[in-house]
Amino acid sequence: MLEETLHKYFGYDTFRIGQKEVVESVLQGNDTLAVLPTGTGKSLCYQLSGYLLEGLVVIVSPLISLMEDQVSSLQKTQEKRVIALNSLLTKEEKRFVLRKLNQYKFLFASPEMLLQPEVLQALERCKIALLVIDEAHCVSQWGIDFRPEYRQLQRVKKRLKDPVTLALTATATKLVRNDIAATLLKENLNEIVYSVDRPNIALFVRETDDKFATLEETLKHFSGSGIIYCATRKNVEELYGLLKDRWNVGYYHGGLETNQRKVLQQQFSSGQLQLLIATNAFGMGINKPDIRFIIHYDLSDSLENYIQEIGRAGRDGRQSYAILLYQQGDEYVHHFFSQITQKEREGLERLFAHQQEETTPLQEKWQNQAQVIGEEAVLQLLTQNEEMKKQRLQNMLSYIFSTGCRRERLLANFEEELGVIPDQCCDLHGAQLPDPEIPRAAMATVDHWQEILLKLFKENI
DNA sequence: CGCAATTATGGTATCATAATTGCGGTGCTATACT
Repeated sequence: MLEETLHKYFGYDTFRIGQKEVVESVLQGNDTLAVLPTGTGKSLCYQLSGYLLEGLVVIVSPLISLMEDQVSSLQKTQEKRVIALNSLLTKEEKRFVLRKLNQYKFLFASPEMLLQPEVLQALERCKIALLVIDEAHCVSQWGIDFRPEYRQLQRVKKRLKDPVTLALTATATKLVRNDIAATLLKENLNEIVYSVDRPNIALFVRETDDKFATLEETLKHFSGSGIIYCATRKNVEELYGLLKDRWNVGYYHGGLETNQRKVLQQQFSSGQLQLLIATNAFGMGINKPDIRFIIHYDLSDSLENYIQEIGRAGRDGRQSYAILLYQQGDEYVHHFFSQITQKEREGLERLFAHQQEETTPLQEKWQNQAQVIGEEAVLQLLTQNEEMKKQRLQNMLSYIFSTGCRRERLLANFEEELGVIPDQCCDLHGAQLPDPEIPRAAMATVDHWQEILLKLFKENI
């Protein structure tokens, strides 16, 4: 039955892992939380469900670029009733879309957009088939101290008279799943959880007191595409300066212009750039199949983020590698980040106690939330969050210092046990990096991306 | 915490060193400006 619909709309004959289960759960009218491995076609779950339900499918998406990808992928299946409602639209376009909402089948929007009064009003007048939270770990990861609107989605859900809700993600710990459920899902939700393990990614940690030397040594082992993650923009640019003469490399972080980011992503995905040095700004929605290695020049702030970042390797199923370089003290930058939120929280406490007048933008958002759940509750949430962050960093460190199997430690973070130990499991299980490649021919004739950009800009002036 | 940039100090060197300060991740939206 479902297979027929699958064939009709998408041309496939069989479902991939988890898809059918999720669609069935949604069609039965259950709030559903699905943790499906990367690259298994999570979006098909809501697309297919949408076709079998009456009304509009509202998809909450964290990034404009992600919305654009999804819209164009739907358009490729000849679906025209699809729109991304975001700040790229003019006021007139936005008003038009809101007036004609009933003509659409799929609407993509950020939490910020959905919370706008005129958007809520328009949606209220509409039959909602399904509310989808894509990349649902953002509710927990970003919803507290970065994009609080993520938590206020519960207000959106209420205003829409509690439509069936589907939360989708590739990685979530038990704590995060519970948090998502408590924030946005009914009590009798259906949890569909598959393993987060990626057996074709071998895990390595290299402790060193000369990270750059270790990086160069590590890079010798690879000829395919790879990402190098750093914790700060400054480190990204410094490393770029050190590598740019000898590698075909670009860099990416949140300080770059949108256009630049698009060019870089495109160049990396198409293979024009072999290496990309980036902060955690890079990665969500990246579907390049043949990334062979992920090197962490700086550790991540949590195993949740770490597994997301290394999970971008080996989507084609071929052997790939995750190497983390650790130097004593690297974790302090993450302590610093948590201090920022701590100071923001302390400011908010003074504000509530009327000892302070001025507010930061973030504090304003928290104030809004306080009107919904109360001042006490907000402060409690923030304090809890600080504790959680500390614990997450500790878990990251315990992975680095683990003496048993790294995969086992990583999976334990997601309440999973290691079943079959892959051939190339981890450095503690005797895994080896591939043999060093024959030195590459000089890349002197290849322009660096900045030079290419510069030329483009000059041509346009 | 750690590093780099800026400012202060000493005592008279268009300078060397010390002390202080600033900065460090992830994105949405709206609005005014060229």
